[in-house]
Amino acid sequence: MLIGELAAAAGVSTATIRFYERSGLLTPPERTSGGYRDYPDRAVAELRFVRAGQAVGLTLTELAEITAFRDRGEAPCGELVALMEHRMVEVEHRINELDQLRRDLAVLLDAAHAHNLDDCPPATMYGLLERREPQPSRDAVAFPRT
Amino acid sequence: MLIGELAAAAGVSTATIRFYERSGLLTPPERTSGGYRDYPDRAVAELRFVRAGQAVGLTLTELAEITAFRDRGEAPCGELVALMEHRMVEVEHRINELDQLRRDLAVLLDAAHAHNLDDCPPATMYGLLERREPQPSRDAVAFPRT
DNA sequence: CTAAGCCTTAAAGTGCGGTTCAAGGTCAAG
DNA sequence: CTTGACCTTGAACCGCACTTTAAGGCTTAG
Repeated sequence: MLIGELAAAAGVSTATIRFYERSGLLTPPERTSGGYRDYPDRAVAELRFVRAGQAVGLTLTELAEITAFRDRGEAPCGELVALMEHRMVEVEHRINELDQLRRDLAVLLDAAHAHNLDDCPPATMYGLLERREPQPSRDAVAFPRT
Repeated sequence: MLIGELAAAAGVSTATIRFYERSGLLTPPERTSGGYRDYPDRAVAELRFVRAGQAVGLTLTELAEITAFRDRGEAPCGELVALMEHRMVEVEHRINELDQLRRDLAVLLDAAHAHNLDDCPPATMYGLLERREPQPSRDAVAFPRT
């Protein structure tokens, strides 16, 4: 199987496949006499595994560790499950953060709609974003949007 | 007020303040005879507004539009509220996505714990991430983690 | 006068997950 | 034997929100 066929079979670009190979996520395939990558059928499953891992929010670094285990003939199911459990905790944490944010925004928007939005000096505008109840962790230095 | 004092007052680095100024988020202050930035007291509120906007997930580009309005003497409260409402929709959407992911992970982990994790050929491992019920939007090309 | 501790700038680097580009090689059809 | 569709590589670029680095100027205390 050539790279374009693998790409079509897994629904990714050929550039992504080469990038994954460089990143240690896919085992480098044999080459044809002309130097083309020649993939075995199992490469499709290998690639789909990476995409499935990404879809649940595992990082490429984490997935590379798993595939490195696999390529050394070890049995990384335990490691994979550990990553999934860790991700589960992260997701729950993030849902709670976003839910708090949703509530905060609801309060702010409610208050905002009580204002005359056409009379809007800076101090009034700044007030539209002021959250009285401090957000749970005071020193959360990053503001992830997604 | 010098930049270091403003930074301390708002809890950001001086590099961040210069970056915000370059990005159009803060009005460029007067300079002292020696070329130092000399901030008026209202710069603290201005900077805190930007951080508050970030904390609810507005982008710097969005906040720059607001401050550009303000610096032209217009009344951007309506625009700010529109951004907040838009952000609210995004947050709700993201919460739903993450909640679906949480449920999917729960199912996968449940199934995984029924396996013997020490007997783990690749095909078995790949199965640990297979989600039968397809994720809502088939062509969601990005995998945001946060 | 000098040393410390502020401040200045432009430019480059970071992390993540890729995409895009430039310059070229291979292969099958016509 | 040329055309066009594929493939190769390395390097640069993207967005986002900064941080870091390098090289130097200002200010004040001793």
